[in-house]
Amino acid sequence: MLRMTYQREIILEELKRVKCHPTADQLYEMVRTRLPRISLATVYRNLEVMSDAGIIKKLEYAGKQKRFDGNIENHHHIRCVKCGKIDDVAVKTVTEGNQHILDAAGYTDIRQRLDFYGLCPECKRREAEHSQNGESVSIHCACEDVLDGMDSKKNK
Amino acid sequence: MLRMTYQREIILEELKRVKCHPTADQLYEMVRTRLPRISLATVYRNLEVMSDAGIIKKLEYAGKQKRFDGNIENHHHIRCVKCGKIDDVAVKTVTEGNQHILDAAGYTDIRQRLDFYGLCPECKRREAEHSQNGESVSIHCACEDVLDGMDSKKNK
DNA sequence: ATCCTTGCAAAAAATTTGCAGTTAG
DNA sequence: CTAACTGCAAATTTTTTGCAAGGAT
Repeated sequence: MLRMTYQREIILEELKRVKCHPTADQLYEMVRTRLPRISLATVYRNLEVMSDAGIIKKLEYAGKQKRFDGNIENHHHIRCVKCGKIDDVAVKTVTEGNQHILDAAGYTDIRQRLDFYGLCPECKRREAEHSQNGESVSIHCACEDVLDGMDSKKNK
Repeated sequence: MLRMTYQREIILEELKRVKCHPTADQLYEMVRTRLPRISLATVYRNLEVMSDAGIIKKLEYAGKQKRFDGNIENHHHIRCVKCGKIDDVAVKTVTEGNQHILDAAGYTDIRQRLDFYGLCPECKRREAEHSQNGESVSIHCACEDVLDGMDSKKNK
């Protein structure tokens, strides 16, 4: 069960305080001004458990560093391909006609990507089979015939 | 200018050969069966230059590891939240009405995210200012008043 | 010839983990 | 009490880089 520790509280406060989407280490620096003895690992751990719990959102598309969002309402983002900045976007439904909203935000050279998330048939089946625990599933790819056994790292 | 080396050719061939979206190290293993002496660094470098050149696509939303796509036609993806598998999706325009396409693919518990990419006003301005070279821009965030000077790593 | 590219090894960057001590419920 | 949590340090994982040698145009 999730405890509300002082560290967790401050991390959450700091994340919700800003309108941007900080990385774990930016958040660490922000939190550190209030909790000088906190460790980066604690920030990572808390961001993880809080996003698992649905209290915050993990933005996993940043490439190298994940970014985190204290705003869990359904909303979209625009990211600068050059500097990596992520802004919120007031688009509700997606059509080509929403272009002007992005233009208004001053962004140019706009491309978009729609991604879906879900549980694939294989994982659903496996979940049903051993429904007891939350054991993690190894990457199971449609091309596993090609990739099978050639993963350089063991499945944990 | 982009040279077509043997390594580059094989990497491209292997990436285009599979319908899935391998990580750099999966691709490394695939390529290694044909070029046993190739190095992982070469794979990384080639994936980078080729996606910069628009020959392939980088899927940056995977969280830890980037995935690469040999199919550069405009298309969307669905990713299993559990195993990380990424499949292609035959959705052209986005509406809530497309749900049945995803249902048909066997995915459940479907969520979606739309992300935009573009050049933010600040980067555009800076590009105009020193338009000579492709110098990289440091992260410039709307909340820079908050984050300023507290980035634990120097801007390269 | 030039300069892009390679393999190797080492470094850097990002994240996770083991552990012993601490704390919220 | 005790299971969840913390700080610290070390380990992993993922990606990048320096460099001398090689190769494409």
